[in-house]
Amino acid sequence: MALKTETERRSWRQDPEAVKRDILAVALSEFAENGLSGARVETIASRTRTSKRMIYYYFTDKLGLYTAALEAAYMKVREGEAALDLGGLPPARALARLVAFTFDHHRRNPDFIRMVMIENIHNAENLVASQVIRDMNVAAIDKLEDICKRGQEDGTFRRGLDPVALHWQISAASFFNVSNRPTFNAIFGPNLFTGTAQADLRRQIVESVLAIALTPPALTEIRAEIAGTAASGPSG
Amino acid sequence: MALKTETERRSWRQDPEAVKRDILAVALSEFAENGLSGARVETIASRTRTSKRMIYYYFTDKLGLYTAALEAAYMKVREGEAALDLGGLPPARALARLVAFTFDHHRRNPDFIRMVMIENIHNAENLVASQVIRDMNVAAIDKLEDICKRGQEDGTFRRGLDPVALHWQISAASFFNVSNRPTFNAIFGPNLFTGTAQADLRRQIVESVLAIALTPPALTEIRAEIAGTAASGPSG
DNA sequence: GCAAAAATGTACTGACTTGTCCATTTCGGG
DNA sequence: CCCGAAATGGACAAGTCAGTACATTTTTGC
Repeated sequence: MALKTETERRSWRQDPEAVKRDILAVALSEFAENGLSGARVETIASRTRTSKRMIYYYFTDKLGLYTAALEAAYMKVREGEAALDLGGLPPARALARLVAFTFDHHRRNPDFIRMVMIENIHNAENLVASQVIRDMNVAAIDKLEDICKRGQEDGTFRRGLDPVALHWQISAASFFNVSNRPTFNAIFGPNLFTGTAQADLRRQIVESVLAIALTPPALTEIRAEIAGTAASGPSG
Repeated sequence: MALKTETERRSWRQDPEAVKRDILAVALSEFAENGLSGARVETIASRTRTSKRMIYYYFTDKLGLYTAALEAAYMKVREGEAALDLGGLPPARALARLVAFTFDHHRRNPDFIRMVMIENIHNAENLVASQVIRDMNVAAIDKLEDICKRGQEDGTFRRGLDPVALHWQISAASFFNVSNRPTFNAIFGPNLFTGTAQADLRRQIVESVLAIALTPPALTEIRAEIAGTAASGPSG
């Protein structure tokens, strides 16, 4: 923190991409924490290595910055999903794995969840405007469609199953688990959010999804399978 | 809109309770629509029959008004729940009915859902401060606890069932269905939110909850029962 | 019916917030 | 190495918004 001459203080190295990234990362965290109207451009600027001037230079206005942050959040999360490979697994196994993964993935990305919550408060107006995000999301359901198709072909899945409705159910539990944790916690206490309780919830949602996707015999079979593979005993 | 004398314009009849109710109703709708920081005291005032002055007179400040609106939202919704009577039904039936009711009830109360979403964005800070709300919610789980107890006594429900975890699952689907409709709709289209698709989703969530609560034989039995009672045929 | 208290309306203020203006520095092409 | 364009900083302007001061009217207790 030594004193600098006027010239030194005002000299810098240009790096547009790094500046944009810096702004975006701070904006994402700030919008996720405080919402669109709650976030302050001034505060975002102060947390970056650059100035408010640059936010307007690169992102036009507050809404432009918000939209960019929203897209960034979606991209980051979809990247993480792409890492999941279910190719080799039989349908029922693949579905179980997908559900468990989604549950964990949502927990790992609270900022993304909060951005989606905020976007829902705003009736998804900014999301609708972003073709990028719509495309990404439709792609996200591909894995599930493939599983459903394979499951119906080999007879383990029920007929007339709607992949989107299934995705809705998986998302509901995984999303709610993060989004409504504060109120749920305030009302019922923290018991449901400890490590073991979260593992129990994950089992519960996996089972409930399998129950609606599988035919009764296939369900019975995979329940036995899973009990067999379980850690150390059949009781629990 | 005839002109009035100064005296006429400035004369009124006092009615504190009506004024409070009026303010609260407008505040609820405005906060639900725009969030805590998004809502404008000025706008709320203009939509009431009274003035901004009265808001501060009765509710101290913006946060006081918000908290009061939040409590009002909870009270209204809990009243509606109290109307549901499950006393006469066997456990599995009662649970199915409770799930279906919750699903519908949430759909009927979007303002409440939005207030809870907003409260979650704010980490439930204002909800924590309200003992009123905490009490109401704990009471809301009584019905479910009773069902679980009866179901375990007559052997149709599994052992080691956690009523809170069950409530979590029911809430997740019912809540998400309203809270995330805007983004879900933007990404996957409106198909899931038409009348018949919503009925299908309700069936799906009822079934998934029963699947985690009931023992396998009890589940098989009630599935047959429900198919039997269904509208006009076993196909569908 | 009168004085004190409760309830209400209007106009205003002070602080905060977004967005812009002007000046300066760095960078890339000829 | 020089000039135009891109990038950056700092200060400031214009508007917005929560909250208040002051005045007036209604109600209530005696």
